[in-house]
Amino acid sequence: MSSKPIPPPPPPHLSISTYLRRHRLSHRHLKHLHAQIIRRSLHHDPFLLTDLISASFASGTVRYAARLFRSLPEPDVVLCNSMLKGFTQNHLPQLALSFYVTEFLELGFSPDGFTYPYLLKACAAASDAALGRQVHASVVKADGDAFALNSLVDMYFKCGLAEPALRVFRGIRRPDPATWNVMVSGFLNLGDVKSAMEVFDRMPYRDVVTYNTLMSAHMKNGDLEIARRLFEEMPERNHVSWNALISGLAQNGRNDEALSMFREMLDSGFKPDSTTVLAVVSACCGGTYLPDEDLITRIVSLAESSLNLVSVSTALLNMYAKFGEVEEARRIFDGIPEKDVVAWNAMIGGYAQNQRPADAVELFRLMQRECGDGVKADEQTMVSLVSSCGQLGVLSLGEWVHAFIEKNDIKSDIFLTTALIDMYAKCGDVDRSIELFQSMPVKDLASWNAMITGLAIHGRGGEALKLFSLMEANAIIPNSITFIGLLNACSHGGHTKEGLELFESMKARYGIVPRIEHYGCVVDLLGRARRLDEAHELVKSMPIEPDLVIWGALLGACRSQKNVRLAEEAASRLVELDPTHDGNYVLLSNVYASLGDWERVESVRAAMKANQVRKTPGCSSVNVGGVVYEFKAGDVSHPRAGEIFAAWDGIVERIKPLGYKVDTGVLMKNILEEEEREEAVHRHSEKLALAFALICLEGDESKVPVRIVKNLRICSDCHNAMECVSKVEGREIVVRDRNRFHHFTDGRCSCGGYW
DNA sequence: TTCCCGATGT
Repeated sequence: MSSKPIPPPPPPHLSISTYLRRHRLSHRHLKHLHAQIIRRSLHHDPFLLTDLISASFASGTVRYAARLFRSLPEPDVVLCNSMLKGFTQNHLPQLALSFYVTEFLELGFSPDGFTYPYLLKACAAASDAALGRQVHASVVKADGDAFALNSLVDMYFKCGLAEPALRVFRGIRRPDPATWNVMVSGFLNLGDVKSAMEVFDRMPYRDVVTYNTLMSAHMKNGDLEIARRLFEEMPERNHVSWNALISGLAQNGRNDEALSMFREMLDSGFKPDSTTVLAVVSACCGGTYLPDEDLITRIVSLAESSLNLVSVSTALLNMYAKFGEVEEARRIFDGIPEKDVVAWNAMIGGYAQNQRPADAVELFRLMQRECGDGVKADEQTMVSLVSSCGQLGVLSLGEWVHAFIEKNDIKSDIFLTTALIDMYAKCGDVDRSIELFQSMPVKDLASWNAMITGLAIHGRGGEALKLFSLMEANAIIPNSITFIGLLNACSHGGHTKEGLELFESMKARYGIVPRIEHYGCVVDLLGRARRLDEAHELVKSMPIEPDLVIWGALLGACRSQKNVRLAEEAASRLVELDPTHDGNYVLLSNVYASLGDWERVESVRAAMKANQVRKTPGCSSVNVGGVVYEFKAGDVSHPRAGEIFAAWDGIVERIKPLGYKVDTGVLMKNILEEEEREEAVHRHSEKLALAFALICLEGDESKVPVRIVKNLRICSDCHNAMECVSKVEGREIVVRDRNRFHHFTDGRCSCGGYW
C-alpha cells in the first residue's frame, strides 16, 4: 500500500509535451499523465506519445515504454530511434539490437542520421562487433555523416578492435573535435596510454573534453601531478573538469585538497551537480572528522535544493552515520521521499555500526511494513541485521533472521556467512558458528577472525589456537584483529605461555605494531598468571599511554592477589581517567577499605559526590518464549517485581545447601550497612532476569537453556549463584557479560574461573 | 531525439 499523494497535473501554462521533457517523473506520475492524455483523446498523437515513451525510459520503466510503443498504430522512424535510445539507456543494448532487427527493419524503415549513433552505441554496449560491421556497411552505402562515422570509430574501440577503428578514422576527411576525442578515449579504454598521448600530440585543437578525458585517465593511474598540470593548463574548463579533479583527488585519498578545490569551484561560479556532491561527500567521509560547519551547510543546501536525488541523500546520510551523528542521519533518511534499498541499508547499517542494534532491527521491521514488493532486503541489509542480532545477543532473533535469509533466497556470500558466524558466537551458540565456518567453500581473513574471536569469548582457547595453526598452514596472513582474538582466547583459557609467544611472534614474525587492545590482553594474561610485576613492567614500558582498560586489567589482577599498593595506583589512575564513572570509585574505595583506611574511604566518597558521578546501571535481558525482557538492577518498578523478588528468595533457600553464601565483597565497603548491601546484591539484574525466566518456565520439561545478556561484567556472587542454580534446576544457564560467555551446567561454569 | 569527458550512493 502506498500513501504517496497523487502527483499534480502539469500547470496549465505548459503543454504536456513540454512538461514531460522538462521534468524527471516517477512511474506513478507518468501513468497519471497517460490517463489524462487518454481522457483528452490525445493518445494517437505520435509526437506526444514519443515524449511519453522517452520519459518512461528515463524513469526506468522499460516494459511500460514497450507497451506504449505497441499501442501506437503507426510508429515512425523518430519513435523507433527513441526506442533504440531508451533500451540502451536502460542498459539493455541486446533489446535495442533485437528491436532493430525484428521490428525496425521488419517494419520497412531505413535508418536515418539519428539511427546510426543510437544503433552503434547499442552495438558497442553489447560488444556485438558482428552486427557493428553490418551497420558499418550500411553507413558506407548511405554515405553516413560525421555523427555516424564518429560513432563507428567509438564502436570499434569499445569492441576492443583498434585496427578497424583506425581505418575508419583515416577515411574521415575532416576530423572534428569529437573524432579526436573518440580516438583518445578509445586508446585509453584499451589501456594504451602511449597511443592516446600520440593522438593528443597530433591534434590540431584540443577542446575541454580532450583535457577532461586525459586528466581523469591520469587520475585513475594515480599520476596526480600530471592530472593537476593538465587542469592548470587547459584553456577552458567546464563542470566536468572540476568534477574529474575533485573526485580524482578524493579517490586518491587527497581529501583535504579535494575539499579546497570544491571551495575554489564554488568561488569560480561553477554550479556543482550530483557528481560533485557525491565526490565531496566521499572526501568528507575519508577524513577523520566532519568538516567545518560552513562547508557542511553549503553541501547540505546543495544536496537538498536542486539535487534532490536519493543517491546524494544516501551519501550524506552515510557521512553523518560514519561520524556518529545518527540522529542527523535519520533526519535525512526520513526526508527521502522514495527510499530505495541502498538508502534503507545505509540507515540500518548506520544504527548497527553505532551500537544501536535495537534501532536497526526496528527500522528493518519498518522497511518490511512500508515497502511491500517495491524494495526488497538484500545481502547488505542482512549483514547489518545479523550484526545487530549479535550485538543484542538474542539467539532466537538471530535464528529468525537466518531463516528469513534462507526463505527469501538471499545469497549467503562470504560477508553474510561471516556475519552469521559472528552472530551465533555472540548469541551463545558457537557450535553453530563452527558448522557454518566449516561449510564455507571460500574463507577470507575476516571469516577466520570471526571464528577465532568466537571461540575466544567462549573460553575455548585450545580450539582457537588450533584454528590459528590451520590458518597459518593455509597461508592466510593474520592481521592485528586476529591477534586480539588469539590473545583473548589465551587469557580466557589460561594459556599464558602460548599467549606470550603469540605476542612476540605478532611483532617479530608478522611485523604488526601492537595496539592498546593487544597490551590490554597481555596485561590481563600476566595478571591471571599471578605475574603481577611483569604486568606492571609492561604497563610502564608501553609506548602508548595506558587507558582505562589497561589499568582495569591490572587492578583486577591486584584484587585477586591482594597487592594493595599496585591496586591503589591502578584505581587512582582509573578515577583520573574517567572521573564520572562510579565503578572506578568503588574499586578505589575497596582498596582503602581493605587497608582499614577509613579516612581515605571517606575522601573517595566525597570526591564521588563532588564529581556528580554517573552510575551505569546493571542491565540484563532474557529471552523467554521469543520475547526479550529487560531488567535493571534493583528495579522495583517492574510490574511483577514483588513476585520476582520472592522467587529469588526462594531460589536462595534452595541453593544454600550447596554452599551458597551471599558475598557482598563486590560492593563498596563501609558505605552501606551490611543488610543493605545484601539486599543490593540480591537485586542484581542478572538474578532478576534468571528468577523471571524460571517463573515463566515452571513446569517446562524441555530444559532449554536460559540465555541472559548483561551490559556489565557478571559479579562473583551472581557467578556463584548461577553455578548452583544450574545444578538444582538441571538446566543450562548461558550468560553473556561485557567480556565473554559463561555456560553454567551442573554446578560448573565453562569459564573455569578465567573471567 | 544523434557521437567524445566526470561518478552511481550501503
